[in-house]
Amino acid sequence: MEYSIGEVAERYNLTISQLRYYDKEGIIPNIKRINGIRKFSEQDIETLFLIECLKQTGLTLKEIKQFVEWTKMGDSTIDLRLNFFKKQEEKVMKQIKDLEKSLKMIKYKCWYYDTAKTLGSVSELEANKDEITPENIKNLFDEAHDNF
Amino acid sequence: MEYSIGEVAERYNLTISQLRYYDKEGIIPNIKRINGIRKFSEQDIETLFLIECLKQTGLTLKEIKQFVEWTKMGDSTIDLRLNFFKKQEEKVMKQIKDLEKSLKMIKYKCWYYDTAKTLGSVSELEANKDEITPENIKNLFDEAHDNF
DNA sequence: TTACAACCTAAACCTAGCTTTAGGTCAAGT
DNA sequence: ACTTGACCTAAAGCTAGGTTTAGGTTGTAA
Repeated sequence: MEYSIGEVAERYNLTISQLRYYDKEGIIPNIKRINGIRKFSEQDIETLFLIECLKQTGLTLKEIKQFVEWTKMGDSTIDLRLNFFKKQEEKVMKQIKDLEKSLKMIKYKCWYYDTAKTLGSVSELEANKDEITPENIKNLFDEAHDNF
Repeated sequence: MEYSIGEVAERYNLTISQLRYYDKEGIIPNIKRINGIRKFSEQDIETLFLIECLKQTGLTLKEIKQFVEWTKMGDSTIDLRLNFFKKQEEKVMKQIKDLEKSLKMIKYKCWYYDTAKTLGSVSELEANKDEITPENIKNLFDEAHDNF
């Protein structure tokens, strides 16, 4: 199957100009055209999916393009590509850990403002925070601050 | 204790200009000054820590500033602040799930290029990918594509 | 008391990743 | 035949989150 730029944008929650931009930047290789009009193949869509994954993990379009270039260059770059993903694997695992830490801080703050709400004021809570705060909530706070 | 901008930057891996920028944008409230020179308190550093958490979860400085403004406004904004963190909690849980999906894709690619390396070429792998690919690796690929 | 590092401001500059604008092509339905 | 909607390009414009630059002040150690 072939898809128009509008269909792809709609289906995958991208804008048309974003897709054109990616194409212009050389990130989606060799999109077929008929009379100048782009026809996206299943393969192009799989590439787009990978781009979205990599973007989500914080890679820039430039870095993603580098990978795409390596793919075009053939088997001599297999090692570079393997390395690219190995490094990215590390980075993403760290990102998840960091997000989990931030999540603890956020959960602590949820408890904090929930309690302040019940008590009617922040100062009321601050006044005897130490006695009021349950152990598990204290732990959230402390674990969020690890290595800071 | 009080800290100079240089000490804070060094200790928390920020640049001096970043800190001045945050200050200018009103994100770190009421930093004390002596002869025009900033003196960061423990409280300021706790605020910085929270800013870093929130930035990491994708909030813009503008949104973070909004929260800081609410804090300055006192108890009438407790509800807004509680809501802010509740929403952010949801978002971060989604982010972690998404990253875990991307991680599956990356792990799949690690396997892919590792195998291509062993076989000596990508086409060799592609030729009989279905027989070669172990079940657990297929699952990585499929789970990464969920809802796409 | 002078030199030097660390601080200060304002304003210009920068990059990524788009979006918007202006002007044009093309295919389908009426 | 003509209008409409989906496509096209090139180029200018925009925003966030800083950095850099230029010129000036402060504090401390020799």
